[in-house]
Amino acid sequence: MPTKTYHNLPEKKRQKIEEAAIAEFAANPLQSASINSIVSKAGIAKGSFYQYFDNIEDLHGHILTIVRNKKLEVVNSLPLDSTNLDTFRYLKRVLQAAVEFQIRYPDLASIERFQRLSANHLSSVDPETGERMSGDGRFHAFLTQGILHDDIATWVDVDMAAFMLEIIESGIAPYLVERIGDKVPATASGKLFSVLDRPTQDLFDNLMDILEAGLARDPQIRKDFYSK
Amino acid sequence: MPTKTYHNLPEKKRQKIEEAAIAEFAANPLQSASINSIVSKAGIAKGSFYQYFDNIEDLHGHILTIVRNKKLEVVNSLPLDSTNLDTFRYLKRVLQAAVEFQIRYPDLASIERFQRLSANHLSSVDPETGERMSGDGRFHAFLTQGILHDDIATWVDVDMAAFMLEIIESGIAPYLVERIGDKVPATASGKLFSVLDRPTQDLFDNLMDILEAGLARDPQIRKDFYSK
DNA sequence: GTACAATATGACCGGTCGGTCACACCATCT
DNA sequence: AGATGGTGTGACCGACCGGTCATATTGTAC
Repeated sequence: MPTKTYHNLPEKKRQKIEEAAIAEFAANPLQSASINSIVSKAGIAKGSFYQYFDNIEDLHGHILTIVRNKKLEVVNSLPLDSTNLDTFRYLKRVLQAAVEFQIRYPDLASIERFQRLSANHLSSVDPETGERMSGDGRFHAFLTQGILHDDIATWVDVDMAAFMLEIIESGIAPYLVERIGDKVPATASGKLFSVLDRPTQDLFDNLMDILEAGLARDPQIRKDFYSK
Repeated sequence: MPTKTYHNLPEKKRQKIEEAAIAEFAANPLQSASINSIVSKAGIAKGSFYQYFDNIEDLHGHILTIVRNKKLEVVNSLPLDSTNLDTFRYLKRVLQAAVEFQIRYPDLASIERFQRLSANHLSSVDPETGERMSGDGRFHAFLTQGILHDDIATWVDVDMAAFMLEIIESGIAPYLVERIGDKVPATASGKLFSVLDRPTQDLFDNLMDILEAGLARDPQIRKDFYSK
């Protein structure tokens, strides 16, 4: 954890340090990130660094909380078309957030990806329930709920499917953004969700259809297509 | 490329060097791998290293070809139950190979994963056909063929689905192996494909079912389950 | 044996690394 | 004015890095 001294710093200075750290951690995994590079980018003395942080892991942990908060912010900034989302609309929302995050904060997304790679505890067993839990458990809960609501096929292995969704979530965002190309929406730093153009939306829907067809108890996809 | 001197080395010595390099590259991405560590592990002098390789990238490239060859070897060692595999049996074979590779050569699998992460050209446009191509194009060809054979739904975006299969292939193997736990089959270094036990096979089939349901034009999965 | 080329070696070089520390600076007190 | 304590600083340390090179060792031909 950063020291009290760090939290007392004027906002401007703190931001400059965090910007430098984010740039460094986005370009290099923690293992090969350099303190010297960060302090020179941030315009502070090396000694100051050690007044703010124990070491580079300490700073990295601090940056990770920023990443998580920003991601949460993006998720919550998405428009809610209904207070009670059905299962697959909720999944779409989560994946949309991943794409949006990749567009708005590519550096933070890169840091997140490095972190996911180095964290090699792929899944763990919950000490309370004795249940397997992949990653942060979001998708696990999503699938369990989906089965209860008769939206997800009962034969689906929840933990494996959750793991699959997780790696799709983290892997597909950079791909979609690359395919969108330089047609990044001009919303800039606006608070609103980026308005993706038609072809991008179609591509995204295509992914959703594959996932829904694969997981749903009663997928609507092919019916729609074959009746057309 | 390694020098002629390196290829003239006695097999024993070359193997020891490659073992040391594989251990280093499996534990560290190329960026933070250390020549000093490798030479001391291999028991050779630093000067000798530079008689064999231009630099660490040279050695890393050499190890990568070993990785590719070993993987190919694993793919070809899988039993062929029919000379003409249908679409989804072929996909299963590819994913089985990834699991088998992870079990037999975990270090090589780790090197492969590092490489995939650092290669950030997610997809490229084929200069000849003008077509998008993800990764090595295996899955791209697989899906195209599948559509021609009426096995894959026509509305599936081939390139995106190929990319999805690729990240699933590279991500799911460590997960499945971890879930298998320490029940690694005792086939040791035998040439035969590891005989996975029933629960593992079931888990694997579950994944295949999700993928088939998601991609197939006329998925059989739910019919089977609902008729039971 | 001698001569010559190929190969093996590790001390050494300039740099960068993470981390330390004596000292300078400065606001707030008496 | 002087004293105190929080904050900023960069020269400096030992360790390690990739890479070089003069020298030693070995293999081969005569």
